[in-house]
Amino acid sequence: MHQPEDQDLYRFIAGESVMNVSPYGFPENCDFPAMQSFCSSSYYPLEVAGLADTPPQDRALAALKNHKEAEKRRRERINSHLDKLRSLLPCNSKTDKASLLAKVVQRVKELKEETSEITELETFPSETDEITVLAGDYSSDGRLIFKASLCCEDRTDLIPDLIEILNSLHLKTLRSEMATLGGRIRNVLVVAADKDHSIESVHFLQNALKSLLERSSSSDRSKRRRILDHKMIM
Amino acid sequence: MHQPEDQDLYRFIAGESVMNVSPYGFPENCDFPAMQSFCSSSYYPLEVAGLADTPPQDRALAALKNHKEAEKRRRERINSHLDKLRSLLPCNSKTDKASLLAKVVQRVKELKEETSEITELETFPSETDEITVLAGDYSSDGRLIFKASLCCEDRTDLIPDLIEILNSLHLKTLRSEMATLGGRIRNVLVVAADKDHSIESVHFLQNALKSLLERSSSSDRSKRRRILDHKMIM
DNA sequence: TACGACACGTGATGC
DNA sequence: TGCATCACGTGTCGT
Repeated sequence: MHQPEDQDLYRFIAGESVMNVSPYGFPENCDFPAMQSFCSSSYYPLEVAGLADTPPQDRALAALKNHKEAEKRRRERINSHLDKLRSLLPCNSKTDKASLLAKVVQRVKELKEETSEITELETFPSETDEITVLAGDYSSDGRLIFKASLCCEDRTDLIPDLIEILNSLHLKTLRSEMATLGGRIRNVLVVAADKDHSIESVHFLQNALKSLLERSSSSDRSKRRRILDHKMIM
Repeated sequence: MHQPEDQDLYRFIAGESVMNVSPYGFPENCDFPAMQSFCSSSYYPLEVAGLADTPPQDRALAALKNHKEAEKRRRERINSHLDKLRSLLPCNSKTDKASLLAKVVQRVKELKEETSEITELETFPSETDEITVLAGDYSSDGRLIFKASLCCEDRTDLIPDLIEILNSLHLKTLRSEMATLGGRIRNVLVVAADKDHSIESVHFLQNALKSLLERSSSSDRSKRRRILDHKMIM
């Protein structure tokens, strides 16, 4: 039932033990399965003589050790991610992997659904200043697509300012709708974020639009308005 | 190097092969490690005679088979969830487990951050009717906490109606703020959803508030108002 | 060859 | 006891 610890094997390889060794430098008929496998493999002992400094059994065993350790690291990597997820979701640390992943799937799916439900934005200009940034889905090439809506008093340099903001944030405008009414304007944009800065882009755009709107508000003729809404919707 | 397939072992157990069997009904010194383990274990062959109908070796091997199959099912369950996640996230089907989980962690973390950033709701009554339902975080006991904001013309039976809605949806009100100004009222609620109906509750509340607001709008003295905003924020 | 990712079967552990 | 979950070491495949 019991097999010798691999540790013992590694110690043996390291030269800490030289007992019971064969002329090839390791025990024949030993208890290590890996060793047995190797000894019965086709190229042993045929090539042993040619590799005195790195005997094939040592190399094979070193490879096995590497393999085992790499696999352990891989497991640890995966499990650490799972632990992170456990801490992010409503579940204790003893939730089993499958249930945890089920929760994760459900959560991600929910969020995907709900964000995609928020599709239509009012294009009609309202009486109050408004900024809405709606983070939506990822496109097939991994870029985050989101909608932005800006409603404020119209002014000549508003659109150029807006375009400058979009350019500086490396946002690609996929679609833009605009409506004006009684001196007020609403602009609805569908933009794609940079691949590596999806989420930051959302915040940056949010802030840029905010300051754009405040710039307009500070002009004398728009003192009467007040900012109703700053929202980041996800 | 090669070991006989376990399938062979199962076929043997099933009686498809009766060659090379010992008086105990199975081969001594066979090539099946499990069999070897069992044979060398302490309670064999002492108890063999007492269990003629279900020989311990059969039971042990059946258990082993069960175990193996259960483990396979477990793996499949986990992997199917991982596949679902692969289809939900921007990545191809060949993304390895660790990277996939890293993406998932990032995504869930992002969404958690951004939803929790939307914490403060304007309590000041606005001139326009508004409904906002903000799905937030999960509480430690797994209930979804969210904020709801309702702004409309005040009327005597508004609050009773609101309470009735909350009760019928089994929403527990954790906190409520209210402000009135010039006949208008804004009510901000922090509520906890039912554990099993988190997301549905959000939608139900959304709709209930909407109809509540429309009921108010249809009253003659509030004809002048219009509904500006119906938003579900996630 | 060597390394990385995966599925597999198994022993251990906890209910 | 049986059943479920886990970590582990290994064989194997692809690059």
